[in-house]
Amino acid sequence: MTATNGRPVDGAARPTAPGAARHDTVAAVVGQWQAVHPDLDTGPMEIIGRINRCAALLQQAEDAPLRRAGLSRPEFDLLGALRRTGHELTPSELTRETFSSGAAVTKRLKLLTERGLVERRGDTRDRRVAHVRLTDAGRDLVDAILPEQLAYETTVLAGLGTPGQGELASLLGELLVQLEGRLGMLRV
Amino acid sequence: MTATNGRPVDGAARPTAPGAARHDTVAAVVGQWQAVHPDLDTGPMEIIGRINRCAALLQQAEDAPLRRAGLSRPEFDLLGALRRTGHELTPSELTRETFSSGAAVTKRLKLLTERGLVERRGDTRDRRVAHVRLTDAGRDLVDAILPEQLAYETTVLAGLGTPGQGELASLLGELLVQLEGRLGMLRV
DNA sequence: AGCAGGTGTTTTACTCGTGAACTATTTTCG
DNA sequence: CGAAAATAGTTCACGAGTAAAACACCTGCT
Repeated sequence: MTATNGRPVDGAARPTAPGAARHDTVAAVVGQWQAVHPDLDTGPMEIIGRINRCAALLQQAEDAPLRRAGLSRPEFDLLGALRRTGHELTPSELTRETFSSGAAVTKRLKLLTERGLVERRGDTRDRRVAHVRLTDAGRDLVDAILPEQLAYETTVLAGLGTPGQGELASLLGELLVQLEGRLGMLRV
Repeated sequence: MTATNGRPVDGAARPTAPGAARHDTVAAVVGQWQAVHPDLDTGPMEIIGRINRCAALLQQAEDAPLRRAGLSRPEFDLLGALRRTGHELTPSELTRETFSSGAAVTKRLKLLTERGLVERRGDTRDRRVAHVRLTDAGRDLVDAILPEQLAYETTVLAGLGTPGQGELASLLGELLVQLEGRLGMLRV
């Protein structure tokens, strides 16, 4: 999380937007920063701080259905990648699909293999590469968890209303295109 | 990112368009899910998946200015909490401010104290509690890093345009209010 | 052929965060 | 008063992720 994280202790947090009647924790934090550094443009915090905070809260909440199945989120992401692509993937493809390091994928595969959720076979031509696929049990598990997760997510987002959800998805999509396009290039 | 990622972002609830102009990675993932499970409503993925992915990318990018100063993000969050509140905080207040565990705060305080960025003193009345404050060096460090971070964030968000940024901040604020309000109560 | 260099995957050594004890103090109240 | 419960903070053992080195294999060049 960014510096925009955290709950104000007692500060006189002034909402940044005039219409912001009830403020979330980020608004309060931004208010504190503004009081200390009135010269700084804290605009970006309102977006980035909120994204980080939402991600943290969602992660915690979303973990619940997964934990019932004894899976961590990264494990589920790995299984999900195999399920949604519909075919075998190599470990390196899995690192790309799940945005995690090779070492992490190796470890996860080891555990998931022991649990009988995935299987591996070696490539016949290139003996360096492995191919990983879901077992029937793995596939069933993913198919059982996914609807639960979506249902929960739906209830969490319900408060936004359908049009708000569409707008939000669209704006986040734009931002993501920017981030994915530029971020690699930008030497900060 | 979640395994559940979205629909095309057009705001319309329709399955992934083959010719969709610019995809972010989330749109692609959601498209794959829809192909496998056409019956599921993948709408929530488009929001939650993107939030998670944006958070991951931003975190990586934002770490850069911090690392130059030899700080991790959680360390900076701790210092930032002290800076923006403007007064001393106890370790337990810091756990609340930074949303991290007590053990983590203890460790961070130890390191930051050794580096001369924070100081502690015991409470005179209740000898269980400690009070932590920034040293001058700590204050200067925060004040030096914060503008860099905001500047970088501004450039990252520039692609959205000012009105888009306002909308996004506002929608995320609404979502955050929902999450912070309900999530604690919801036993998933 | 043979070897330099590239690629796919695993191993190693390490960092960091967490939950669950544990210590030390204060509060509650019979 | 004094024992039990509550609270603040730290310590411990562990799990999980990472970067970098190691390993195994392949490819291209001469």
